[in-house]
Amino acid sequence: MVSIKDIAKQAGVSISTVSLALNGSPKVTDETSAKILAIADQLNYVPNAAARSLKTRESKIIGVYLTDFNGAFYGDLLQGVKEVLNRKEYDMVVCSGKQSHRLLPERMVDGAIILDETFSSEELLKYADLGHKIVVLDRELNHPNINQVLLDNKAGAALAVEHLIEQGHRKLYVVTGPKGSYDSKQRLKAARQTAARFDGVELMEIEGNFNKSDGEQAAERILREYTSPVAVFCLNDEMAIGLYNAVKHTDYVIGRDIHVIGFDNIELSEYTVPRLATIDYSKRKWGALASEQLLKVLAGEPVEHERVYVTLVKGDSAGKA
Amino acid sequence: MVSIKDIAKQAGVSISTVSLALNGSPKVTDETSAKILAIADQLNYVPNAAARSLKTRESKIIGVYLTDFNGAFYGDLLQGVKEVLNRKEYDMVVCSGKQSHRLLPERMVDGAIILDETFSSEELLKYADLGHKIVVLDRELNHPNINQVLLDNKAGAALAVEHLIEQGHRKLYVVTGPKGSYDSKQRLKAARQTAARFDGVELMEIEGNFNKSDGEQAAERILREYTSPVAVFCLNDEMAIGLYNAVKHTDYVIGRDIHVIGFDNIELSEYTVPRLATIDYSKRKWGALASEQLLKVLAGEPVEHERVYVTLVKGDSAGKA
DNA sequence: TTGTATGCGTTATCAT
DNA sequence: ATGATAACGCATACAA
Repeated sequence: MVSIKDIAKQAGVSISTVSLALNGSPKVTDETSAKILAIADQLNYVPNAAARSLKTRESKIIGVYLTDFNGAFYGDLLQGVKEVLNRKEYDMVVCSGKQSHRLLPERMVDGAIILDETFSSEELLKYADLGHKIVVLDRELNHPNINQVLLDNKAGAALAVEHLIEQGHRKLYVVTGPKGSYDSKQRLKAARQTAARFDGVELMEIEGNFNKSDGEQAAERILREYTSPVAVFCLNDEMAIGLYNAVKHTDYVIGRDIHVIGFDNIELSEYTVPRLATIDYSKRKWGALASEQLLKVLAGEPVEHERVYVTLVKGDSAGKA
Repeated sequence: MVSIKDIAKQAGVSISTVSLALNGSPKVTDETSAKILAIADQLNYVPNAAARSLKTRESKIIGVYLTDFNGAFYGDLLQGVKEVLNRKEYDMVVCSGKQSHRLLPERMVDGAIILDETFSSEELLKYADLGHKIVVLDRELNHPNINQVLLDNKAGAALAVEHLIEQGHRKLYVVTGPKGSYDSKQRLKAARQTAARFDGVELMEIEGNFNKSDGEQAAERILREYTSPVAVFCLNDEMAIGLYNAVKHTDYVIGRDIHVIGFDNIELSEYTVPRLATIDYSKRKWGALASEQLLKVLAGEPVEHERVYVTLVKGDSAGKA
């Protein structure tokens, strides 16, 4: 490995001069600077990140923690994070799984963006206490070193339920997400509240886990109980698509007998027939916002929690009653 | 930040004893060791990765480089990588974009797995020359520090074309991938060779870029030129699905007028109607193999290039002529 | 079994 | 404008 020491020797100067030159300091002559840079280039010099981090106490790397790498869902969000970070000379790495948690306390990353229920709040608070900076996208957590950028789930769920009711539906099902999911809990709560605001609206709950198969199972129950057209609010699109698949094998028709609305507006939803009604939000902006917040926290700027707004996407899957 | 120095002070021993104890050396009494561990725990001690890396010259982290984070495609592959690495006390980070390349030469990662055409072979060779260990999944590159784990594209493309021909088709289209894609080039070449082996088989090429929209555009041309049933080999499933979508809006029917076979067997393909015929391979195994190879290279073990085998998945999308 | 001393590659402070 | 030197936190060879 070639270090500044090697460059110094070759250039006949001291390592301090080399360091200054490499960092573009004006305190060194253009002449010597040019010479040093040339030699560095010729020797294929690359600074050692560990040494630099040890000294500067920062890595210029941000870690994004995900539950897994499945789902085209994350693509845009990560793109949003990366764009913002890269513009500020930071790099992004994505990781998953308990073992990677160490990157944060060991200071391999300067901060973390969390979208991973399996990363316990307890552990996050511990790291925050130790001074590490974190942005959470999937829970509420109040700590000076933690900022939260959350989806406006309540507004989204309200929009969804109101839309179904406006379409004339009175008999509603809601297919829930994982018990531990913040998004699911929020959406469910808002759905209940919204439904309760209307007279004669009946809301039945079916447990799900945000997977396609849960939508399929929900369909089974719904069809079993079928007496007249019903509306279903799947708390995410994935389950709505599972429901589509199950109904496809029957004589019932989505948008006529079974009316459906989802949440997330994932890419796949655009290709559904009939078009799945759903709740949309910019995943890219979500990621961008999260990283902006994290950079502010790292810079010591005071920041308020942020919220990502959502909109209703109408679709023939949720027709008139 | 609490360092071994703090622990040493508190425990009334020297830093070397602390270091030994923390690393579970048998050279230190169980008694003092226990005391030290207790204090370390109490002080919330976490080793500093930078300092450790600087000393040991390794980070125990492997970087996986992807073009982007879209496509559920990568999920299984990354899972395969992660499982193998975690078992060996390594961590995986996933990155994308030119800016992250630095992690390799700067020794922030001990090695890299490349699935990113935009990472130039020239640059990879440069790093390999500097002693960095690399496994490539998307090109042929011969260098002592580079190992390749490639898909058996040729076999896959041959299987696909042979299947269409066996079904009685003589008029074939092939929708290609990006010009720079190794997978695309290999598949196209094998498709041509296979078609050429049969008399009376006509193979027409349509340029694509592995995106859904390319499949849609290909469909337009195919339908424009339509005179009798044709078969189409889309060099990836994504484009095949685009083709499905375009045909859906017409009177033509997939599996009757337009026969289609894809490549990759992505998750979405399982949900297509009719079932898309395609070429399957274990993405998980691919990732596992890649990381195993990388670990071997890192350990200095001699390794041969590896190959991931593929199989044909029949589907009603490619019916009898 | 434990302590002392050195160095990893870099940045930064202080002289010169 | 440049150089000598210390320090970051850790591992380790060697001494005691």
